[in-house]
Amino acid sequence: MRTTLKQVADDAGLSIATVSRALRRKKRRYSANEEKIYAAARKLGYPFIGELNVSDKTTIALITEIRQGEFYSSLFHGLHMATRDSKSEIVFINVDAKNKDYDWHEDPVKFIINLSKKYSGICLFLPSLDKESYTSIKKGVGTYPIVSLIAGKNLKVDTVSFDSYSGGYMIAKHFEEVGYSEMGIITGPGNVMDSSLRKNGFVDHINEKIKLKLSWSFEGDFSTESGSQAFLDFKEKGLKKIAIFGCNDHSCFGFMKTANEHGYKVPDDFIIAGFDNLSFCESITPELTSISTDFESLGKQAIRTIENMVLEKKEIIGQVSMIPVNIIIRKSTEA
Amino acid sequence: MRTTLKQVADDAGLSIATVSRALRRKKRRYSANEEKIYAAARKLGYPFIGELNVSDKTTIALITEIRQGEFYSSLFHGLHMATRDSKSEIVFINVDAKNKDYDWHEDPVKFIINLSKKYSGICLFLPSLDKESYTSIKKGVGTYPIVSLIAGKNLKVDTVSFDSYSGGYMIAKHFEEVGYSEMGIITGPGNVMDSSLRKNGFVDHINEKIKLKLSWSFEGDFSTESGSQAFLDFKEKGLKKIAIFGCNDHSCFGFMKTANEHGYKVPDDFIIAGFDNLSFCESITPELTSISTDFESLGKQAIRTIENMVLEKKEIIGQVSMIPVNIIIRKSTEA
DNA sequence: TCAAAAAATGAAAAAAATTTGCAATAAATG
DNA sequence: CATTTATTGCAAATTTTTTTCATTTTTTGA
Repeated sequence: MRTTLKQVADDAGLSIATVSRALRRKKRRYSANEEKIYAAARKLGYPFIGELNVSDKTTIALITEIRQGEFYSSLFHGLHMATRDSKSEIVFINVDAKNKDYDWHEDPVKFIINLSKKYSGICLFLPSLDKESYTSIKKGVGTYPIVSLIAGKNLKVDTVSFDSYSGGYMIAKHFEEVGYSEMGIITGPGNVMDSSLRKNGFVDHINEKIKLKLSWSFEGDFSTESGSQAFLDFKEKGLKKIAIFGCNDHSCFGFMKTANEHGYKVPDDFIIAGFDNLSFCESITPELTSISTDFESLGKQAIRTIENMVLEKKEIIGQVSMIPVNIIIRKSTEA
Repeated sequence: MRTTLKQVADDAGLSIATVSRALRRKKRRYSANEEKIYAAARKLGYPFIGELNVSDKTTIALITEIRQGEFYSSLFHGLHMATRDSKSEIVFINVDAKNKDYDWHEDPVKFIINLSKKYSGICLFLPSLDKESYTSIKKGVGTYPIVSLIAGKNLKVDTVSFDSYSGGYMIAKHFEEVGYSEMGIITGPGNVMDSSLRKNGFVDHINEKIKLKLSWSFEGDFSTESGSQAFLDFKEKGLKKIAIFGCNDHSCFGFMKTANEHGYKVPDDFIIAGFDNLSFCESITPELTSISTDFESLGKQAIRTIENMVLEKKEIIGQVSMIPVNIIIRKSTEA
């Protein structure tokens, strides 16, 4: 079970004594035999000396699947920044949660549960992991500090996520304040909780006020292309002078670009607002009103939650923390 | 030096036997005492069992500083993708290279050298690490496989980077082919090698051809704001009908937006091309011609280089691999 | 509530792993 | 080519880990 010097020595074809000395030396020498020894030690998973970090910082693991897009950089950066004035440090670990035909060693549930040995707490951001897996992880891990950063994945795992519902709500309220009563929405993928929350917040505010009306809705998928398609639908329906909420910035970018190509003008023909406040919001003409999400706050709250769980050790099942979001009003929603 | 069960037992306030049993158990139980034991073990850096990954995959560490922006996601994603059909796997490690008043344990040079024990190879992407540190790392590490992903940081460390020079060259050539002879450039920060390469490629092609002329140059810093400032300078100089190369996409976005606000039209008043091929290039009107960089190719080449170094063990000082880039022609450079 | 069963724990013995002293061998140096 | 220096393996010495066994604590079920 445990990797010993003997195994390493056998693999390297040298004596135990030599291996012991090579591994215990402070300075590496990178000689042929030393390299052999290190290669064998790495292969067999021999625990390395010198690794010992006797810092009093607790280490939290952020477990994600690596994807493209500004979002992931923001998430990593936010969590990294959040550790600056906390007594925790963060480590990023990549997991392939989608790949279902894994062998034992690669089963993400077992893998994640096993990580609880090494780290003081775990942050999960795994959009493609199914609800059952979340339940299994929680079951396997008990009161161990674990937090999901995705809303609505599992009621049993504590969650820290952006208050997307309020974001949608704020957009509708803003539209009302600017003087619009007819509104439209480009939704995100139906199976993503966060997408539904954004939509519901928006729709609920409209329903609360008698004079507001949702006159157009298009089912998008968060992509720029679906934003373009949304515009074509919008044009076909002969709509004008309405306030449109794109459930993420990308769909707004697509919508605005295609609208522009068809000679539509903002704010003459419609006003529009997005969600995520990507850097490009300020580069597009007109600048896009959007909901800004503060990843450092998200990170701080996640870390705080984990630190509390470490201290208190009591099981508070399914606590949900909402990180407030802000509306950044720009020219795309000027009256 | 080495962490023992005795130390962990003392820290946890339990006997060695209990600690041994708790740590060696397959299933975690997350009981109060077990948690105490694991917390102590983590704190003291006791090597964990069950960690042993006897896979024949070699592990390569990508050492970066976490920053914001699409670039970092692309880098992580590219390297992750590159491992798919290789016999290596990649691990992301965060280092604060800028912070100069570190204590021994946090000295990035020593930290990185120490990582050579645990990993089979190291990829460095550390823009804020100075040249001397690169030299120290290389000196400390000898023939150990290490690769920098930043051009021109140090001649002694092998480098894999995008062929930025050719990228700049391709833009100038494209401008010529579209029929422009007067050209302009918004440069990036002067102290960044990659920025100079982009510029030199562009300028060199202009100088090679008698009828081409560089009639405007603006010192930017890769930011959107500097792009806006560039436009104001451009306008003040009364320039029109020239082909502009923004050394990165962001400066183009700023330039185009401000130009648009001042009533300038593309391609009537100028044509423009950028570098990086960010996803927003397709969202802006007109769509921005740009140089696309394939991060998966970069990753594959970096991994291949490291794998070769592992096998051959011979020191090829300062080998530089250039990853070809492509020009993606879009509407911003139509004749 | 209480007795029986099950689980957890520590001391010490046993087993296993690591380090070190020493001699032999190999490599480097002048 | 002799001398010095470094590397290596064997085996003894030391340290660490595991296991056995007795005791205590907790859980379970009547």
